[in-house]
Amino acid sequence: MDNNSLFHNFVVFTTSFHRVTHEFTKDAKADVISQIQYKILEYIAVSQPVTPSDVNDCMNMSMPNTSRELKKLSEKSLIEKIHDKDDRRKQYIRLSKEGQAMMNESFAIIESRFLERIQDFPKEDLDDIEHAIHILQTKLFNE
Amino acid sequence: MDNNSLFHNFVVFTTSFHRVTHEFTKDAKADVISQIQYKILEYIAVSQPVTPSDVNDCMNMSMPNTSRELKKLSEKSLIEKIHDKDDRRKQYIRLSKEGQAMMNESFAIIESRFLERIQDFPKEDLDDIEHAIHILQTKLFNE
DNA sequence: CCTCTTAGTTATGATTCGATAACTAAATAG
DNA sequence: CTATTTAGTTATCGAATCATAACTAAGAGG
Repeated sequence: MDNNSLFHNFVVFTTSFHRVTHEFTKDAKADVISQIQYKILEYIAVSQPVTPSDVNDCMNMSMPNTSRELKKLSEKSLIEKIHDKDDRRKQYIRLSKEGQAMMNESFAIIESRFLERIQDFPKEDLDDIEHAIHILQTKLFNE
Repeated sequence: MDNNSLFHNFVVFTTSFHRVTHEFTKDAKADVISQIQYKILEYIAVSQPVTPSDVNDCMNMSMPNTSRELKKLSEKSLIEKIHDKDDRRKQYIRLSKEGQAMMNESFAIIESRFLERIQDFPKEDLDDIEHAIHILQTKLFNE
């Protein structure tokens, strides 16, 4: 197989991946937040604590817009901002108790759909899948 | 490894996947279309011909909004609508020549970035990656 | 026929989001 | 001590998007 067909497979894979993860995450978001806000919370949940600049880079937004969205999340008491003691320009963001609870609910829905999908898989398929994820993670997606 | 840690790895994988594919697709979109319009064209490109209802389901939009976006794309001559002969309520959507050309350009940018990323990988890593994609595609993402 | 359902359209008002400019406050470098 | 850089905020405007209601037009069932 040459690199062009590898790319082609990657594109097909990408499409399937989006379709399936979309299936998993459909309606898992609480109604009180927007799609972007959910994405930000998801990122914070996985990577906390993060700085506004981190969110900014990762979400590919401009700082003013990041700041505004974080402010909205803060006003909804879903996140907490803590100023750095050493560099008082910086701040660290974490999920609040409510924010954590909300994301736990979302993750629980997603997890149950994921587990439902793999529930009848034989052990060796699960091992293959785990190994495949590990390979892509370390070889293609590492920094 | 139990299924819960498999799910956890899957979530981490999902995050990395989004980060990297975003890196690939960044600025690959032509300026004359919006982000959503690009997503719709991408979907049509991979799955054509599609119906407005297909787009609707896949993009998770409401029919009125789907209809409007498709109309915009049609006005920009990027897609073509063909009415079904048997059921004249239905219509099939394809990329027009211009639409196809535009998407080819985008895909070329994405492909070059993909190839750049894997260019120095040893052959056995590429084989591993290909195999991993194949495994996930057939075992986890099949219909 | 008449009714119901399906497929899609048009119109509209409310939000959300993105881009940009102008700003504060703190750290750092010369 | 001043100049510059870094981190983040506020304000504003236009464009994009969403949600809803009301609609047309065609097929399907009885």
